[in-house]
Amino acid sequence: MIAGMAPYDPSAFPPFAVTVDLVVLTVRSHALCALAVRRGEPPYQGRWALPGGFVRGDEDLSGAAARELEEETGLRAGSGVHLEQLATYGDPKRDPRMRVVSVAHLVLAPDLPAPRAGGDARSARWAPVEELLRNGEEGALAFDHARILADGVERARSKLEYSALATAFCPPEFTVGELRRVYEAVWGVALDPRNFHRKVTGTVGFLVPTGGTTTRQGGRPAQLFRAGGATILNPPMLRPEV
Amino acid sequence: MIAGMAPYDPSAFPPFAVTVDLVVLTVRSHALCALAVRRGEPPYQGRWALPGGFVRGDEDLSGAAARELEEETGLRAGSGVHLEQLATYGDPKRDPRMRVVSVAHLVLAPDLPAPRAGGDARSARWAPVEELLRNGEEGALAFDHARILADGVERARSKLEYSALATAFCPPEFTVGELRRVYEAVWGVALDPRNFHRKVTGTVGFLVPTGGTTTRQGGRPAQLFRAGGATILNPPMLRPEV
DNA sequence: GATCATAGTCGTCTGCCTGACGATAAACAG
DNA sequence: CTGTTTATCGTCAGGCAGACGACTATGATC
Repeated sequence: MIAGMAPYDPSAFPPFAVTVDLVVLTVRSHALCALAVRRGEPPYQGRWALPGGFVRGDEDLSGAAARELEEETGLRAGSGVHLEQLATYGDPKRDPRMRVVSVAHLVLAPDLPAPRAGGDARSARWAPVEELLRNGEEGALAFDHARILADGVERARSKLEYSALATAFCPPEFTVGELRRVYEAVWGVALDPRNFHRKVTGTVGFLVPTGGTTTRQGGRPAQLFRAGGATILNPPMLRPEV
Repeated sequence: MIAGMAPYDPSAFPPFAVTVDLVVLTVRSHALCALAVRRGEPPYQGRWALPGGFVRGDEDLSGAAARELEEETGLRAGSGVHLEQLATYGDPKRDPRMRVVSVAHLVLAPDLPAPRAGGDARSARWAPVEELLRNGEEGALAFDHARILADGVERARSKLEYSALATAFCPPEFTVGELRRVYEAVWGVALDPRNFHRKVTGTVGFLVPTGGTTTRQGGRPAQLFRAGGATILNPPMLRPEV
């Protein structure tokens, strides 16, 4: 607050609560999965929801998202984990208790050990997004979180096309085959291994060979790569028609 | 509010003001322009800013954006005018008076007569985005609006590549040349008229011929088109390298 | 009216990228 | 040793984009 400057008249605007919700995506055993937490209190008590929480008075939005992410998963945004703002949801009736505006964020993370439950006694799990979005009624996500999750998944799908973000789903070192399985899981399609290999190794800045090789899936050992500096792919990866 | 359900404890979270800000873009005389309004009160009194205002207690975010748009310009979202959510800005210090979270929206509109000033005595104008973003110091936009405008412009630029939104910058009926000048103004490049014509007329669903012809620029009369039903372009328009 | 300038529209050609798919390489399981 | 699995290299045809020539139809100028 700047001295000598009149603050807003508090009666001139309605008060809002502002939260962040997280769509945390990863690829586990060939399926795109999202992090869900079980709600411990009403409304929607006992139902699954996206992790999230209130934005504090002194933190910015991405800071709040990073804090929630670490509280819920132990993940730290930045090193290999991608965090970006997704969209903001502010329907007056989205929370039955009061007016809440939620700034949803999208997190892409490598497959990691079990999630850890948050500070309160809620449990958390990775669930295939297909399952979370399919459920009607009982199994459905709380609030408008199904919509938020769907938007996040769609964002992730399109971002794989023209950005190098698929590497955020991979460990620091990975093979071309592992990267291909990321694309296949997120897009839900099968890709030709030979064309995929030609494409990703031919795109400058996408992959950097580390020199090592490994055999993680049986078969011939594969070269190991790290993510290159490129963030946008030109030309883009092409998602096969449905 | 649902009867019998306890409301949030108001002391459990900090109160926020939520606003919408608008990045209204149009193409005027070969330049990408944005709508700017002059601030009538502190802070930043007398400086140019993006139009916007508080979200009311009973309206959703896109409703608030549509209302502000109509108040400031008389434009109604929907018929030819495109409105979409852009991003949300919530740095704790972005407004010196109090904690304000702003949900920015992007509007693409055809070139229209002079903007009309809002309800209060502020004046409004269309200004080339290059000018609004170039200015340091005195001519710069208020708050973090230069950042918001830059994000909106970047969104518009990339959306022209893979969506049919360029038609939102055109009147209901337009020629291929006018559409090309939209791309040239937004991207800041020159495009080959022959290849452009082949590309846009060959993309199914992008353009629908109306049968009429017109001469608006001198030279041979051009066919008139309306926007087709397509919303995404596949394959996309390619922005030439810089 | 002839000529020029301006815009629009249609073709051609060449290079590059993609999708389909054959072939080889290097591991493991039996 | 043989079959299976995965990785990697090559080949080939079709399609699209960029470069650019050619022709058409208007208004402007002399």
